[in-house]
Amino acid sequence: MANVSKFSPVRPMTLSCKDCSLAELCLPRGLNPSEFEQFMSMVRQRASRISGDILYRTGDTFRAIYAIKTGSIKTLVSSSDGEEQITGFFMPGELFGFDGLDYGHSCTAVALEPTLLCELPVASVDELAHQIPGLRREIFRMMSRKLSEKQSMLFLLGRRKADQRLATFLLSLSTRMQYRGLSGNEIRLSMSRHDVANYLGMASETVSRLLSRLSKEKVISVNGRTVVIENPVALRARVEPCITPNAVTLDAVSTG
Amino acid sequence: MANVSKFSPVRPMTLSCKDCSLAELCLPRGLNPSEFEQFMSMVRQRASRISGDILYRTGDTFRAIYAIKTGSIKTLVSSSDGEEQITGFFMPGELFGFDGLDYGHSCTAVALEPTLLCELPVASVDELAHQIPGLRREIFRMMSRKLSEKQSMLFLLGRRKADQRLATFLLSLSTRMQYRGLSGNEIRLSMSRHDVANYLGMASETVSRLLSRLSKEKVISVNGRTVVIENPVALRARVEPCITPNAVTLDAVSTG
DNA sequence: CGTTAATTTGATCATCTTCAACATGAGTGG
DNA sequence: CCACTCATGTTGAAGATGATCAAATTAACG
Repeated sequence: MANVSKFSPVRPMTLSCKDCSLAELCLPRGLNPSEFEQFMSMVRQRASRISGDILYRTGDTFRAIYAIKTGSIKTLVSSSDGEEQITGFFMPGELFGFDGLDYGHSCTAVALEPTLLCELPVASVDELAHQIPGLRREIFRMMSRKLSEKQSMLFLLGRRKADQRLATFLLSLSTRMQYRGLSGNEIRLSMSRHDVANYLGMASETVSRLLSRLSKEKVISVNGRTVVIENPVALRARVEPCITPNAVTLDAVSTG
Repeated sequence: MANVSKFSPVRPMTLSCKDCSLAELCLPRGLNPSEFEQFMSMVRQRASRISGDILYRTGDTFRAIYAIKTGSIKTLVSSSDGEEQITGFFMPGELFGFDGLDYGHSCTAVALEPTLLCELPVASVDELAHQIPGLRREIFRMMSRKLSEKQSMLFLLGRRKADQRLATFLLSLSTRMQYRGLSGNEIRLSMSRHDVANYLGMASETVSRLLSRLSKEKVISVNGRTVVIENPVALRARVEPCITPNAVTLDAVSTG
């Protein structure tokens, strides 16, 4: 067995929703004060102290929806011949676990570093979805968004070359950091090159090479797991090489 | 513009839920008679007479959840440089449209042939999700399942070779036909080779070649868009070539 | 500091794409 | 009904992308 260590409950809670800086990005956004109070009373916390801890496995009964407070998580699906595909990385403020509502979880969730999670237990999901229409809609919206994100990933894996995939990945991480108020230019990767490669459907050697190349071309600078985006425009131009260069040129002309 | 034709409302309904042979696979399964009645009263129908009709486009406001009565639908996402990725094929009894609940649809839905749809309008989704807890849970479950299916597709695109992808695709179609009571051995593809290839992240020439090869090897027989699975065991063996051959061998030995 | 894991880099190889030519087939108008 | 046309599908050959294998380098950690 690779890892039998598990996430443990945290009591008392490290930080309530009321004082959480991520609350605006989280499930209870848009709730009125009394609804928010009700929501808050049902949230629990759970933490892992080390990287590699498993939160749930494929087939496990659905117990809760999770939000990341600090740290990060990867989810992966695996086949009977032992191959694995990482299907998501989750950072602070992001929600996951929605795949478990049908017949238990269809993926495994693993900590990439020491991680603190908030969870809304399944019974509470059901109860609150019934009692608070705004929250029910928010859950629908969130699941819908997850579906859309997966579709974007299908596009990325199905139609894009390796260099475009990596550029898209870096920009996605950057955007998500900006979304929670950070600059997004300096990215600390919490996952290995192997994980990045797996997520993007390529070999880890390819990730290494592409990072080196982007680095040589002054688009990014790489220092271990820290990536700095030196030239965001150039990086974005990698994503859609067929049209973006023109757009950039035109832009440069019109503003020049 | 490729196609401006649209799906049109069908009134009176061709067939009510009460008499629909697919009702057991559909959203209202598990509802009690009065709930079923309430559900049924809110369902509308919509039809396209030709292939290529567009039901909704990326960015369109979410108007309804759809179920296929007859015919088939593909959904696709596209990028600003005109590339497209098909993200799903839907057959009779299957539900789709759940990607639209966040900020409108994130994909485009196109008829692959003359198609009759049932739809549950957005207002009804909200109302019924509130009034019928069983239906709310069913919608949650269905969205969760969609998420799981997308994860399986990510695995397929990220970790599998072209021949494994195609074999998986054929088996998936077969399984889905069996699910609605058909034998599943004779598959009428409603989509072009190009669409199959796009869905599986490869070139249409590759699909042609792989079908020819499987045909030459007597695993399937191909006649235009009709594919007959001649040797299901062999086809399944293609999906996980690393381990399945052994399992098959052992099986043959033990039953021999 | 030694030991192991992670990463980088180089060289070769397989898979699959692309380009091109040809075949098939459905639909159309003569 | 048949020739024609356009869309779709098949097959071959060449080339590109990225995987795999192997070795060297760096980083992480007790």
